[in-house]
Amino acid sequence: MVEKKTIKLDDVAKLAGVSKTTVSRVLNNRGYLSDKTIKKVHDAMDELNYRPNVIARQLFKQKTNLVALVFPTVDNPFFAELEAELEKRFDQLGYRVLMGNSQNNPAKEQDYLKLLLNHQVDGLIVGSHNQGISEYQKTTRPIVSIERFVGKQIPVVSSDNYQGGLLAVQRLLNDGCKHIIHTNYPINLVSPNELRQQAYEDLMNKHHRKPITYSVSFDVSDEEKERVFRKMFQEHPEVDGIFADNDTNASLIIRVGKEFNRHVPDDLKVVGYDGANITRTLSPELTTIQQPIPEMATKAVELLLQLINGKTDVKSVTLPVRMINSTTA
Amino acid sequence: MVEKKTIKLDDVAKLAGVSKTTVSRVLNNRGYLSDKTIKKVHDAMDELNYRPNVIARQLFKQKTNLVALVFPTVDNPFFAELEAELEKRFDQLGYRVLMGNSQNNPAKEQDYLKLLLNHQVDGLIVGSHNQGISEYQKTTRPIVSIERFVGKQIPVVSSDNYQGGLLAVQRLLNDGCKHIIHTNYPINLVSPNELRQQAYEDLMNKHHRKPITYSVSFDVSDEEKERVFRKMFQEHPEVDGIFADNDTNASLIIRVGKEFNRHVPDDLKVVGYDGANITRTLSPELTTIQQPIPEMATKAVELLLQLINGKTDVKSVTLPVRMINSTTA
DNA sequence: GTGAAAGCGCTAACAA
DNA sequence: TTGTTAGCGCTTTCAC
Repeated sequence: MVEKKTIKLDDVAKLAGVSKTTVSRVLNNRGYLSDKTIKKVHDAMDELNYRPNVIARQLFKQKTNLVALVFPTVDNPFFAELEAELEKRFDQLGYRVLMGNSQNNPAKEQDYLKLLLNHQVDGLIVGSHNQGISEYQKTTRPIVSIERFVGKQIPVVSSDNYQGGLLAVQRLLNDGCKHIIHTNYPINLVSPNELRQQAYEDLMNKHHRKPITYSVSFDVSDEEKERVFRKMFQEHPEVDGIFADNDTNASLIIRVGKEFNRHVPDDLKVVGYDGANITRTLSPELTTIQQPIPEMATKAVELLLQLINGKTDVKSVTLPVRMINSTTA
Repeated sequence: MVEKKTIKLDDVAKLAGVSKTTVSRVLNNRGYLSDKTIKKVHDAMDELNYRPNVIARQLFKQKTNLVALVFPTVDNPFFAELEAELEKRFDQLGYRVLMGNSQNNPAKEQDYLKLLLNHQVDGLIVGSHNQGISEYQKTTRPIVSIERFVGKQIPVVSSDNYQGGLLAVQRLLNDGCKHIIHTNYPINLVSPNELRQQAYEDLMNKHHRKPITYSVSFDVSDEEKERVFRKMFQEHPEVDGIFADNDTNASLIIRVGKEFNRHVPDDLKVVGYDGANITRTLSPELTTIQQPIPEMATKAVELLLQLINGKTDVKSVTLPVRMINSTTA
């Protein structure tokens, strides 16, 4: 293979008959330059088809204009929409975005954290669900978390999970449901998920009903999830309302319900959670709680940029959710 | 704000009482080193909480171990699954992945191409749908395209679109459909989409039926798409079978069909295209043509790595599709 | 208006 | 087994 020599700034300088400094100035529109010089330099650049080496610039500036998004996977309507919205905003601000699919694997999450510490990215947005990663405590570099408690000093952008839980359960109660079950993922200390759970339990207790919860891990196969839901219908044939922790599970529950001859919404009502666009297109019948994904993205980007720019008192924020009324409840 | 001085290799060297070279060797496990030295260096690193600066290393090596994925958006089941699969594979090979959502905007696509030319990434996977970006012709750097013809010298990984078209249309014919319509996105020269169209037309002609196609742009709102589909039902009330160019459109068509009192599959049969996992979870009833997303990802990664490693005769590949039988056709 | 020179943090010949 | 030195390609003070 023919090794093409890389054209560097110095080559341009020589061809144009000026110094490296001048070429650099032309490149960055900085300082005083005569039109004649600018033209000469541009001509030389064109002739050589010069491409500045961004890495060299990054080394000097100690800044990469890169951020990483650490989420379990992008192959999920909520995360896909969130990451797309984040990318759109970062792009406008001149930042490139690294995809960090952690698969909920702590080791992978730690790898991405290292990127940050190794100065390969300027900041991190984390929305993964692993706990106990000690590096988060040690670093003072820019990190913003979404829907997840990571460490004292790391700001969190979340939607109002307690309110979301109330809306969902209240809807089922209003619909006349007597036996409402909640599905969630295994609760751990780092997730605001527990606020939905809390809202469910508070409202159930207030209405003197016994809260029943089934946990489904986030990252197992659909088949595995369906097994859990089958068990749920078997153990609780009286169930007439379900508050699912996400829309995918709501879909699966409706499907499994059919196996038990439950027709939605006549003899089973289901409220989902997330309300991503894709889900609403593919499952328009689903009644669900919509998280304000675009606003969450906007806020997370805003906070991360504050951190990158050296601001220290960056505050966590909670954004309101809303109910999407459709036909499953 | 307290400016923390960055710890560099030299600081470690001084503390450990050795040279930079030695520290670098310890860092990279290269060359001969006495255990004692290794320990000293590690101790110094720990004490200073040293983090190597990856950018400096990249500058020296002229390699970033970064690749960019240029697709219209990640917020779509097909692209989300494809990008997730690509990321998984690249990660295992030590490559990080940049998300390049082009929104089908040629300017954005060109920006990402520049990343490659500016040596910020080692390679590019493109699956966006813009044509006429001349840079593709000029560069000899590593690019692999997915489901898209980009330039003579750029290898393409695609699924068998002609076969997919045949399967879909044949299914509708077998189901007894007499008036089959195909929806696609506006055909341009760079898309293998036209092969599906071709299969549809060939099969229709063979059965002496008139092919009718409605085009829906990829990146307009669901509302806009539904408008087109309404028009379709109005202009062709006789339609009894639809071969949609993707599952989302299939979903929308089924929904719009309901407005016209068409019940699927009794008086309207619909076959979708893509068969991504999310879609199958959220719309399990959909009969569709499944693209082999994981295999496409595997192949694309394989080809890109060959290019990155200097191989020149990298060949395009076509992978088989299969039918997912469900209840909409 | 322009240039010389130092240096961003790391690696790898080449020496010792 | 370890150290010296010269870059990787760019930017920026400081001098003219």
